[in-house]
Amino acid sequence: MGEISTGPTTKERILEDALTTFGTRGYDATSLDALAGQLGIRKQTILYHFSTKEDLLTAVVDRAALDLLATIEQALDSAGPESWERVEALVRRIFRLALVRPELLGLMREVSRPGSSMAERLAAQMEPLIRRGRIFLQREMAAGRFQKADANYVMLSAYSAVVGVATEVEVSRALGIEPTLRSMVERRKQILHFLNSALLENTTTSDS
Amino acid sequence: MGEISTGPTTKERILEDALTTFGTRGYDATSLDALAGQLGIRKQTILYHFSTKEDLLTAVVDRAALDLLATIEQALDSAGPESWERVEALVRRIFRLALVRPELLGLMREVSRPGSSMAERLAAQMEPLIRRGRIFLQREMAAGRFQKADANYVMLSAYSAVVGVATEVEVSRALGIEPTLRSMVERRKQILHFLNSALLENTTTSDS
DNA sequence: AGACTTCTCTACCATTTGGTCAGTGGGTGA
DNA sequence: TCACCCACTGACCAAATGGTAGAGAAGTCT
Repeated sequence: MGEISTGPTTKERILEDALTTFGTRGYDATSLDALAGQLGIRKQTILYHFSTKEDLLTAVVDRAALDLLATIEQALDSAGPESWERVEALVRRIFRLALVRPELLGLMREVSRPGSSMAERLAAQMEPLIRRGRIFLQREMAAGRFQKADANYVMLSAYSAVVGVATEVEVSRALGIEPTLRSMVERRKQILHFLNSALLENTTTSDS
Repeated sequence: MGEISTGPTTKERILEDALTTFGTRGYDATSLDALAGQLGIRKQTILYHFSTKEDLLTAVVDRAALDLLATIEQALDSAGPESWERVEALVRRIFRLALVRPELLGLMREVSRPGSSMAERLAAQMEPLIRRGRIFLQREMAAGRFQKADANYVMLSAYSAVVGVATEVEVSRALGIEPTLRSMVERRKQILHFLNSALLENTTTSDS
């Protein structure tokens, strides 16, 4: 495999571009021809690397899952051991992701359409992370550092809130909130506040 | 127009079915042939009533907006004058909608993809409602009945939370939350709690 | 050099897609 | 009865779609 200083592989480029396009325009709305066009290659080259379009999608989903996991892992590694601090680091990191690669979160939404077969696959890949989050929350709750609640619901709320930010640009606009950096920061502040009060209600808050 | 006891018009049936299918499987994933097949008619009949597929989509969006407006209007009309009571009635009504016609909220999500031309149209139709909501919130805030905050952000959070419920079934499942009635009630309770604390923080709460 | 592998392309193909056209039949008003 | 309109359909069509087959270029190993 001579990939020394050759820049990104064609396969890599296809994957990257497909992720972006699937995540923004959607899977069904993206033809292989269009994809190839953007990349300056022929459709057959795509089909050489990924034998069907659905195959490409699964590869894209796998990659997205990997990226997401890596991002989160990174956030948690760089955060201190304090419970709330870890939650905050996670949210901040994902907001950064939403700013820098919104298509990744868009893909999550695209793929988690009810009944989608990709949803299952994605879920399977995220399972370790989910379990880790659940265990973390439950431990903190048991130790009295977080308020007692159903960890699954807490995570669902957080997910829905965060993905909504990246994903509901048009709704924001309709509500008079332009997708500027400032508004993103504001949203992040709100979500952190929400999580803070959901988790710490009757404890010392670390906010403002 | 003699529509006496003839049951729903063909046009009506097309609209209804298209709304459901677009809202669940998505616009691009739905062919006119498939749509016609479900209805037991020929594709040409659809194109007779709606001259292009995009035309059908706009009609569907218009109808969805109308239904949504009607639902909300109804909730507000049946609610008392007390501020929090009105918010609660609204949320409850939309949750019922999410249960009974999830495809309607699914369509919202489908259509509000960033850059979608339908997003604009939908926004325009929802504008009066949005303004009404904003004015309501601002008035209540000014009167000290609600905590002071940016009304737009409050509405965005509420929207994102509620639509997420109807829409993120697969994510819920991945988190171990099956889409049962009980789980929906639980989610509703949480969202109401969230809104309550966002709006009433330092006031008498009406919750439990 | 020659065989082999890897990658990309040109040339096709069957099917599906959104859409047109020219009807057909049934009802309605003059 | 005749003209007219409405709702609907069968027969097509051009373009686009996902996918196949095979060849050529370039490198690698022997």
